[in-house]
Amino acid sequence: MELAKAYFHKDVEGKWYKYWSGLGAFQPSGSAALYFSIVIPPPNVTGSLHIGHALNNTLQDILCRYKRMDGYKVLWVPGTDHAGIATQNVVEKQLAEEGLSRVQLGRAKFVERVWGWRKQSGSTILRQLRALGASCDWSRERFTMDDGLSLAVREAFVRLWEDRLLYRAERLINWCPRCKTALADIEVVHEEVEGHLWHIRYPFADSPSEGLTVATTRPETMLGDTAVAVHPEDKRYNRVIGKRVVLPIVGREIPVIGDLFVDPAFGTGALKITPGHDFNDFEIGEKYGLQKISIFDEEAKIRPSAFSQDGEEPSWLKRYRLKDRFEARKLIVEELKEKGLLEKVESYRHALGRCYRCQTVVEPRLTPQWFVRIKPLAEPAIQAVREGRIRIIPEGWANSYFAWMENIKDWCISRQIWWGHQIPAWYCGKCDADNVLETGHGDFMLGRDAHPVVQREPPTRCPECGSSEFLRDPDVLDTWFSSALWPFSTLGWPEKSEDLKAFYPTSALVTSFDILFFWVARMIMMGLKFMGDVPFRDVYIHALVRDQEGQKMSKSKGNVIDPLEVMDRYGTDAFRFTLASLAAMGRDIKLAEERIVGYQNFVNKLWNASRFVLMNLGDGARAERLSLATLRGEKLNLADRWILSRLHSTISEARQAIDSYRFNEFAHHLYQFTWHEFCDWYIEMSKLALNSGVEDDRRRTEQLLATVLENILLLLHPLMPYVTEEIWQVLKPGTGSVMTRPYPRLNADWIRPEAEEKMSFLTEVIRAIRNLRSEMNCAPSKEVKVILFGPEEGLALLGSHEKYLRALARAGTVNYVGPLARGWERPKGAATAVVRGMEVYLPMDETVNLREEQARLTKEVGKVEEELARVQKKLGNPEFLSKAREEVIQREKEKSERFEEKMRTLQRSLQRLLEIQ
RNA sequence: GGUCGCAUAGCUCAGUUGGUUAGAGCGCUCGCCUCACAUGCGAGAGGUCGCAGGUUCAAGUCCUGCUGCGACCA
Repeated sequence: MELAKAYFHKDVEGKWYKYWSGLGAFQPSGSAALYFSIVIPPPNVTGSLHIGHALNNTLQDILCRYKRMDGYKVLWVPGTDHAGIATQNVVEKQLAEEGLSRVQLGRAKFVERVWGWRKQSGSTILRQLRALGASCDWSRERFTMDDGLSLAVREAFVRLWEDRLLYRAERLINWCPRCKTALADIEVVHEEVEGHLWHIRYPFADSPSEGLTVATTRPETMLGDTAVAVHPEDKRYNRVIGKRVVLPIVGREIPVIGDLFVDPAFGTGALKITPGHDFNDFEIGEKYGLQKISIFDEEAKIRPSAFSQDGEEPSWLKRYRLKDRFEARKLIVEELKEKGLLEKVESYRHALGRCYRCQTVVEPRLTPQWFVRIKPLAEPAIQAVREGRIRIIPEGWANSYFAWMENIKDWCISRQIWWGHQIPAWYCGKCDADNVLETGHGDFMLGRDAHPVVQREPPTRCPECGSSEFLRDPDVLDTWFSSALWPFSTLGWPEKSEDLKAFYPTSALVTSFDILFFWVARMIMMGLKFMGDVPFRDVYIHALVRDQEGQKMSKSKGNVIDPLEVMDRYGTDAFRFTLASLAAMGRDIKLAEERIVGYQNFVNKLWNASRFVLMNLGDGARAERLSLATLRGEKLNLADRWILSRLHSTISEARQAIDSYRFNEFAHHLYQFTWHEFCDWYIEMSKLALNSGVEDDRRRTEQLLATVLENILLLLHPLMPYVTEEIWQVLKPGTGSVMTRPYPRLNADWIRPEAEEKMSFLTEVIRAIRNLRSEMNCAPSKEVKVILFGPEEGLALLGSHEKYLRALARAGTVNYVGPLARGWERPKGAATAVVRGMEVYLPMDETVNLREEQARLTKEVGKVEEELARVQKKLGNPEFLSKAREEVIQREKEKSERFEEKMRTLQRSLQRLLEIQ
């Protein structure tokens, strides 16, 4: 059977994925004692495959396929994340198109609707992973909201509660007014913006003609001010500490306090304190027992009840009630202007926090929330990395990990949304009746003093009053809470499952640095807490994929490369190979489409090399079981010994690379060997043996071609699963899938330095001749006469391989002149090169331009001169001679001799050229 | 503001512990449809390794400072 003239990926890929799947090759099998497991970083169920996923999963697949072939029992667990806020947003948007809101629908119906959505389109991304060739065990696919994982979440929550690592408290938290929920600190993205600094005058209560001027970036929050602070040693202000100022507009009297926190150099040196809406101010508020006023509602609109007294609203409020915070800002500034209290407005750059999901500016807001007491969990997690029980690769990221973990703050895990794991806490309908508060949007919340009952199953009877009426906490958990359990919840925890025993701790986690804190750190903490062991041994952190200008890819910039389109156009194998070869450690990946084209060519090259081999494979060779073992008894020629030596060096280098996560080197070694050693040299040389008419030579060469190709396919399979399988099935029919074959192992017996040395001399001479031909504009079809002058040993080697000089350098007659030849003179007017002491002459006829050769030689002489000078300078340095290692000195001496000799030869040739002109 | 990283050919990047003439891919130039492949073959040009010091017999590689860029944290 023969292959088509070019490789068409479209005819191939789907077929083999089905084939592997049908074989059950993605499931762990065999009785090997070695286990290798990876859990996928679960993509959002709402997501579709982007280039980052493609990279992430390609690398995982390379590892899994490699380990599987290498005899490990491999498990790669796939699945998705329920992505609370993101998913809720998607479904709410759909509802909005129908003119509905989730509140109209009600919680139960809404959640049902989300499940419906998930069933219908929730696994898009997993289908796309299949196209990428991902060899996940789909029979173990998990979802963070499925029954097993929900059970794990409840179990984890209850145990944390029982161990007093959970608490519920009213704190200032980051609130997204669009998502209407609390966010964890790291879910807020800080961004520098051009803003203003407003200088506002707060008159003294006792002498309104005087006052303090505060500077703020958020004038609207003044409605909630409960103090003004100055630095106690600030001479401008320390006399007024203890006095009271009147809050403009509101008319409330508030104290002036002195605190070291204030930076006298910033703004006016007087700081307005709004404990209800600023984290720093909150701290100061706590310290001085200041009132904390929550001036905004859950949509960040001015909340009238914050200012009402006995149900009555003050008259100033009319202008502001239910105004959005940015609208309120304008109005406040206007009113201050009217009152003559706005003294100055300056431009000012400052940081603004936005919701990482919807970009809305977050509002610090005082609300009761659930928190994980994180320090006790963080400490062992820091230790695990310090002690090397977990390796972070590249190591540099460990620093970030430590820095974050050592300054970690309690983790706010409650979210005021409906899609997610509802918190397993209940409140007595009677005892806590007063703590049930309306949110004003068809929902309710529990006040800060409510008494939660936390347990695995709903309670039946209140221990206080005996009531059987209970309300469940309406909040759901941060999605990352369930993701944190992923490495063991997916394997069956809290049950003591077989999978858990076999595959935990997992071998490696492959991810990008942007979720190092969100996810990796939390998995380590939870793994140690609940499993008593690390969740993974290695964390391999790969780069972010950017566009060719180094910009982050985003839809709005229009610079996204869609992996599916790329795979369609260039083939999955070319794409995967590209990603792997760009995945150098510790660097971002700038991806340009041209790169993929280059590797598509490589796929085609492999394809055509295979065609060549298959076309030449006689029935005999094909029937024979091809393996290195059968070659042992054969008389191998130089090229044979060389290619086997190179093959085994490549096996060794490739393995070292992949074993240390150097994917780019892995790809590079295999590319280099396949194209520039096997194709460029071995195949070309094999043609002579194949056509020699000597049956033994032909048969042996066929075997070698087939064997080396077989190894190339095996070596490349983790990178390029499809094309390797397609070729394998033709080359080795009836042997099953390439993905189930053992990965090539180094056999040091085949490494032959002698053959590599000779071969490199031979190819260098061939290249030298080609070079001279090309420089002299000698037509490729024209044979040239070659004269070789040099040591006998070199001449003998070249002489016995003259057929290669003829075929690969188009040499016609070749004359060999030994050092003892009498009466021989170097040719006048010949193109000259020197290869390791072997002088190569191409006598020139009238067609050759003497001047060109003269120019070329002059340049060459210049180069050698430079090098020679450098080496001689070194050798002339007594310190070098006394301090450098002996082998280094020896090397320099040899180099010096070589250059000198080369120099003499080239100069002599140059001289002769001049003579005949 | 704090911390970390990066700077090597026109472009994108390798360069593991200091030691042959610093490499690759793409692009470029020249010549070839040579019976596996023009998605190819052969040859070539192109680098004071960001700048300035220092350590060393020896620095792209180690140290310090500077400049520029980036990321993370605040």
